[in-house]
Amino acid sequence: MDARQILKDHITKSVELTDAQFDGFYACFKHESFKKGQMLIREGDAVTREYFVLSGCLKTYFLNDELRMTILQFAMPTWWASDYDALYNRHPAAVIVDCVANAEVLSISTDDRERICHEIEAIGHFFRWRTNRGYAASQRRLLSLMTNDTRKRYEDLLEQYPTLFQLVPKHLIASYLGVSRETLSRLYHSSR
Amino acid sequence: MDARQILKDHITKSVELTDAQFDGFYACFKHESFKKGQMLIREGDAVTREYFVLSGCLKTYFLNDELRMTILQFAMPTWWASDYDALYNRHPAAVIVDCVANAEVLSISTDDRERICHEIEAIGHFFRWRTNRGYAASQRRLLSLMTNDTRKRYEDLLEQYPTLFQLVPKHLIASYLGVSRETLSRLYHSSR
DNA sequence: GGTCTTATGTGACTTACATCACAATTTACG
DNA sequence: CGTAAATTGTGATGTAAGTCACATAAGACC
Repeated sequence: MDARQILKDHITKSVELTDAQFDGFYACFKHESFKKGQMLIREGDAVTREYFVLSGCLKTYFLNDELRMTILQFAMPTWWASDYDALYNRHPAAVIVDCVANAEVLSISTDDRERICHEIEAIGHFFRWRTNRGYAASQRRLLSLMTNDTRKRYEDLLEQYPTLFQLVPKHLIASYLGVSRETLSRLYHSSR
Repeated sequence: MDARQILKDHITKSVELTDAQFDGFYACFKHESFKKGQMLIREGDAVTREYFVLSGCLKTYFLNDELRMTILQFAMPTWWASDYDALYNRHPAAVIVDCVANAEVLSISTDDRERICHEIEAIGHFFRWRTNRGYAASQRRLLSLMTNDTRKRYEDLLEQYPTLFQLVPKHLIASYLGVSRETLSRLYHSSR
């Protein structure tokens, strides 16, 4: 399945567009390929684009003063990624986005996004819908982090994204869950 | 300052509207008053509205199986509140929204919001802008929760929202920070 | 296919915070 | 203004998870 079709399937889940409207939308995107380990966003970068994943997997992470990694999110196919704080508030990137595996992405700039939203209201609706869902997901994750113990959060992640455990090394999953790799190892083996 | 002017000041921070456009937008809202302790959203409710705070303070919280409270957010004047997961994903409320102090709010339904966004593109832009910022704030909070220790998170909150510490009992702030009220008390007294 | 790098597992020890119980202080209400 | 309720403070104790160090296994690369 090609890039255009993947995006079309994704967007038509929530809005109806004519072919001409979709063509106009698709024309805003740049198609890019990255190798495992390559960075799409470096700390300190001006962030003007967000990325829709076609294949592979990205991770968005923060490095603290001791260079300890904390993963904010993964992005599998049909997920979006950027440093959203930097993107929306127009300041330099504080997090890093790179490839856990070779990836192909479509990227769009904020200016193009706002222009096309202005021209085609259904695209505006799509982006409100998508950001609303992202916000709700983020709130659920916050809640889970504050109310569930380590084992529960691990089990919930395993149940909700089993493929993540195949795509991604466990020490990265530990970092996403906010636990040490030793703790994740212990949870993993006591649940089998 | 009256309700209409507060909302107008709020929205014109990010978009320009004609008076007629703003009138159309303002007409979508219902003006409501609540007493301290009153609930705007109960667990299990169908959620169809979100609330813009004019005065007072709200809290959004979750009760676990042991009826332990975890506060997801506060809402002071010019902040918005709802159960966003339930609102956007159309399922019953899993969290509760009530008043920490007597409050006046403007509320708008999702249907009215989407209709007015469709009619006036600038309103669509406003809501994308607002949800984008909310999403970025939520990501920052997630990051802080996972990378900073308890003292740092407490000190950051005190610096960023000093008035919250005047408006809200400390045991509620502890619940928002995800620590026990004893731990917050200890941090509070060792930082003076 | 061998070697180097990365990932994972495990045991021992440390620690930040929760919990519990009780006391003191502050706030709210009649 | 007095009393009851709510909030906050404090000491002692327990525990889940982190850290450290080392070993083993798996994966990547030449």
